Amino acid sequence: MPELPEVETIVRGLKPRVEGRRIERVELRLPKQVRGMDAAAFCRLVGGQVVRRISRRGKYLLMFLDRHVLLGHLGMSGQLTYWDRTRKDTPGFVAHPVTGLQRTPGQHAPDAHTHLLFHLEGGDRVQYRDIRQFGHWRLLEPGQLEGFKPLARLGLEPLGPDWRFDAFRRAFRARRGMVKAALLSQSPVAGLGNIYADEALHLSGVHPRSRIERLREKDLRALFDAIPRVLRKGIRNRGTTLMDFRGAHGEKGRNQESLRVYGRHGANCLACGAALRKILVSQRTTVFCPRCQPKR
DNA sequence: AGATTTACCTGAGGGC
DNA sequence: TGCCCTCA
DNA sequence: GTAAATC
Repeated sequence: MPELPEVETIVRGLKPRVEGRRIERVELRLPKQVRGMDAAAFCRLVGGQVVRRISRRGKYLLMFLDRHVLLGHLGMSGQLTYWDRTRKDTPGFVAHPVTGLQRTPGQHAPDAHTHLLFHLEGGDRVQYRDIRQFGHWRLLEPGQLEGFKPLARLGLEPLGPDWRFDAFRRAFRARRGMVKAALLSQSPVAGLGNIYADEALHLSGVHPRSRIERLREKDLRALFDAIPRVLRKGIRNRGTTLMDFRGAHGEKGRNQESLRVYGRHGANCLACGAALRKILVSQRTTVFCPRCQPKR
């Protein structure tokens, strides 16, 4: 699941190879992965433009082209990788005892799940592969960026300059209901998904089902501190690869090796030793420590 | 307004 | 080997 | 992972 750290990992990996390069041709094999515009128009408009800058907002990836902004969202299983024509493809798949059958790390030729290809000048490519097809791409005029709803409704950027406690508290107090639901909604805070939400809640000692209106000031403070910490650790570890996530060069992340709670239900809490519990919150599997995270 | 449910897809893994 | 189920 | 429909 590409969340903020995974998208950031891809952005950093693509940056040195793609910024300043011209997209010669766009090959869209699964037209529905482009939204808000006719597939043919998308390909025609993107073709010929130079990628000036690549960045990220929440879980969205942004490519600033000469005349447009290309917006990508990787959904649950999207992979955006660089294919270098001078490198050999790594062949085949490998079985992993925990996460099952995985593609070998490294670059691969397009396959049945490769739905969008940006052919660069010189023969290299940026390839979008998405097994579950939940990701999507869209092309905006620079002026449309501000008014674009899904982007405009995103909350605070946890690693950005406006990450200050007063702003965080205001955004959070504007909502009620379960704290984890709020985190997943992207609206007080942008970029957290099921993994990093659970991680941040555990690090801050907040129960995922706590109602926001009942949280104490110190709980909010702890959450405010924990969110950037778990995200930065994810980035430092180049993302969390449970199944599908790959970096810009096909490499796996290693954050899955140091998760505090996600995927560890039944195992012992690393902080207190109690057995971690699994519950359902907002229709998402949620793991927490009943000792460290008292319900408010 | 928030919550709950459903839909959008493919594949891994377990049980039988 | 395959079918059905759950889960991501 | 998100959006739309429904309570």
